[in-house]
Amino acid sequence: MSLSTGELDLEFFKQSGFQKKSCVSCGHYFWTLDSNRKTCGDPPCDSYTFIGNSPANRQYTIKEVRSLFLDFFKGTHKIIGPYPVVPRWRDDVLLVNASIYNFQPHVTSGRVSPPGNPLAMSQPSVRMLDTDLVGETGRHLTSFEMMCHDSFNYKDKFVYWKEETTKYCHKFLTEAMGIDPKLISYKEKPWSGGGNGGNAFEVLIAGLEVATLVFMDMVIDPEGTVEIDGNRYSKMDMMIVDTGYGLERLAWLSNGTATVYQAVLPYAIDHIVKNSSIRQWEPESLALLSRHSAEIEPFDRDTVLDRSFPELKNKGLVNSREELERQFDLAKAVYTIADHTKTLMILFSDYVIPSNVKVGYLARLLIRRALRAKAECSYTGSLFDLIRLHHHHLKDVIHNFPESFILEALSEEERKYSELEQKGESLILRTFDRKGSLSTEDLVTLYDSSGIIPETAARIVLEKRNARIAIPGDFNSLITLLHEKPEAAKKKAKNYPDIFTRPLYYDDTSIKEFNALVLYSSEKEIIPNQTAFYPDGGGQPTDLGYFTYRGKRVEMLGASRIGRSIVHKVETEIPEHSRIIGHVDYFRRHRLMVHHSSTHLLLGVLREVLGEHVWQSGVQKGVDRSRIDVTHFRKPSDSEMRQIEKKCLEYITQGRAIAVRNMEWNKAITKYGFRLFEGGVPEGNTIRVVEIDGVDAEGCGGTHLKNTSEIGFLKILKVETIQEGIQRFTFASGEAALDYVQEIYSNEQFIESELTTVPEKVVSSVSKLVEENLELRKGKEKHLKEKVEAAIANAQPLHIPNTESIFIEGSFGEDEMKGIINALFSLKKELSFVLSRTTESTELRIVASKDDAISIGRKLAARIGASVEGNKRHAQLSGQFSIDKSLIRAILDQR
RNA sequence: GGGCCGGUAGAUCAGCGGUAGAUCGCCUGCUUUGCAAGCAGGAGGCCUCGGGUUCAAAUCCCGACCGGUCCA
Repeated sequence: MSLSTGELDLEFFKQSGFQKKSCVSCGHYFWTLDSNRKTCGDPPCDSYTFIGNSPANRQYTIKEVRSLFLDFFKGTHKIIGPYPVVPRWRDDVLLVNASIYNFQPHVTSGRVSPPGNPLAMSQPSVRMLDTDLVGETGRHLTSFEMMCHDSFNYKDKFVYWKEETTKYCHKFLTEAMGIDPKLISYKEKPWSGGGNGGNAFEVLIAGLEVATLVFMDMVIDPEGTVEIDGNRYSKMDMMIVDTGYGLERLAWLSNGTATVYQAVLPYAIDHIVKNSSIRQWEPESLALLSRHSAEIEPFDRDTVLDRSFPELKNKGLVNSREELERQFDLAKAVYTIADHTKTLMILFSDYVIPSNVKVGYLARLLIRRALRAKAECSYTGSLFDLIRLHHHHLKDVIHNFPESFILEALSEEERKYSELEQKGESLILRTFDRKGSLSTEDLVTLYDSSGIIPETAARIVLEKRNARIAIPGDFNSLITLLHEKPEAAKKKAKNYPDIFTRPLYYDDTSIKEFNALVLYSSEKEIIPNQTAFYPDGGGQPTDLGYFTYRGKRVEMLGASRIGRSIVHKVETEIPEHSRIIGHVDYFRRHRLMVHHSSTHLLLGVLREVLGEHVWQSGVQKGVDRSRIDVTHFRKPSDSEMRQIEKKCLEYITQGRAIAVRNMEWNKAITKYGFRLFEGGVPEGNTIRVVEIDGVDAEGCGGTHLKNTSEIGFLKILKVETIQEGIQRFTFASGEAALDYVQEIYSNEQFIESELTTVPEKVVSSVSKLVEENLELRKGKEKHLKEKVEAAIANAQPLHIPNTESIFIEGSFGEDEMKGIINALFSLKKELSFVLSRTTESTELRIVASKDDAISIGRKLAARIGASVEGNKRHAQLSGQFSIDKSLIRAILDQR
């Protein structure tokens, strides 16, 4: 089944006089009011005709486009505020890439109701896929706002579908923006993404795609009958309208400027140009480049420049191809800084810490690219100035501006980057000097291992060594090739029946015993109708304990949640339909509860002491100790550590209430924000919120204490950086903390008695001991060296003809012998013998630089009855034998 | 999450199986002393840690830890 067989033949089109046509260039169907139109309107089938010729009723800034759109939908749709750009509610993507990401997968799967239906919003989005095209094509941005009006249709609740959606779109474009209806074409093009798919229109005006209208009614399914982009899909129960209007595209269209940058970032461009050494700034010449770049797919810089050059020269805008290239590079640098700092502002508002992994890496990439571009166009201001400027222009949609966090993140990154530059230069020169040039392989290694881009390597070699380095044209694909690898096969999960197990631990965390009925049993795994055993989840390990079944005790080895059921591993089989009694190991459970509540407390305190950028990134509770990983630049200082522990104690002694309540998803988010998801994302429409009064609130399915006073005491045992920008705190609380202190105390007592000292002097005694140890070791080394030198000095000549040979005799220890042999090797004597007689054994070593040690060794061994091993350069004879200088000489003389 | 590179004197690095090196910095003396410096001598190393191979490991192999970097 194909997707476009009349499914998009809308009544709206028929009534409004649209014609369905097939594009003469790409073959896709499209709808238009212009009877003369033959192409779909999408580049490269068409080119930009709006540059210098705006089709809109006036020029709009991005702020104006946003209010125009939201005001247009205000009466009919619920207006939703923007979501964070870092999607904490899902773990399959790093950044929000489109407005629909806000609702995947919880809303699109039907599990959670949408925050409004229908709804409209403008969602800041970040796309890093074509980062290197920013500033080149005139249309690429790393961040943009996607405006949408979405509806969610359920089996029992219909909102609106294709007809209304298209009508809304057409009305907005023609009435609100005043676009001539004849200029608009609707191109049929199926869409897929995030596991869903459906029919879609691309909305095109004057060569520019300004929106996509997606009618999502399919879900990915290997057995499905519909194919989109190589995957199979089948119909799903929900029908979702997902629209995406490019805010920046609409602003650009209405301004008709040469590039999107002039329409969207004029304030930033002005600022950069004013604060740099750029004298001449002629955006007009860029209009042509921009138009050509739309026609060339995929984009190729040289082709665009070649095609544009003759016309630009005729108009007197450039004199030479080289000048054009210089202008182009300069413009690119300016646009790059303007664009990247905007995206950084958005990322920083969500507390992204630049680092070497995940989303942090994307932030670092943007900072480094911006710093490079800054040097290229000699912009003298700071990145921070620009970031603040962006916020000033975007505060309607990006509310948070954590100034001190941004300053710290930037200064840290600038420091690291300049360090990299310095080290990079010396590494480049060392590599060059050693090899005499830099091969493609060297360039790849320099980039991959040290982050040095080939252009930098070439520049430095040219500057400092006056040599030219060739950069291969396919450098980027070489890097891509380096990282290609086959996908790992997914594990197949065991299938369990869909049985509901009622969790009793939520009703009352103090239940230690309960009755249950076994509903399923297989391979020492049972699913009961209800349980008080807490299963693995949210970093809290499973409860343990035992069941009694027919009066016998059966150990419970671990519980885990599978869908709606809780599967218990048991030591021996318990048949289905059995009545059992569960007994929870409450000692273990209580310690886990203490640690779980402590984790929430500590997280709240860390945020308070270190800053709002602290987010939980991982957690593992335990019986004796627990750990929590959080985002933070560096290891906290000693004084910060003390402050953290003190603050925890303060909240413990204050006896803060720990409340648990279930809240509807959207209400909970509105009240607490996305912080709720720090510990993971719940599956249903309700969120179980655990709140420590005035300290912390998290969505959490764990078992908790009722009051912080029950924690008693919390001690941090260790902090380590497990990854750049992520600190791991290991701590113990309650009884486990006491265990820890007691252990330290007994260790301390042991040390005192070993050192025969008193508590006040332990530290100084240890330092003294270490110092003494160092001196003893040095003395030993010196002594050994002297002995070796003495032995060598006492060497006697052997007087074997035609061979420079020596003989050393003594009683040498293992280390001494080793030293002597090494010395002989570096002296490069032709032939040396070392005879060592100790009370335990007799040993003869032969070291040869010219002769063959092992064959001499064999000859000697045969005569005196010793065992021999070794090689050409070194041989050793051992065993019970007697030999002396004259015997060696006598044997060797016979050669 | 995966790949690659690295960890040697206070700093930057060389050495890559045979008794630990250079440059800068530091200390002492001399010379010139306006400064920069010059000359002579000296101190400073658990060669990240733990296993293995070897007569012998900073060096080769395996593993940990730490740092850097690229990709998703």
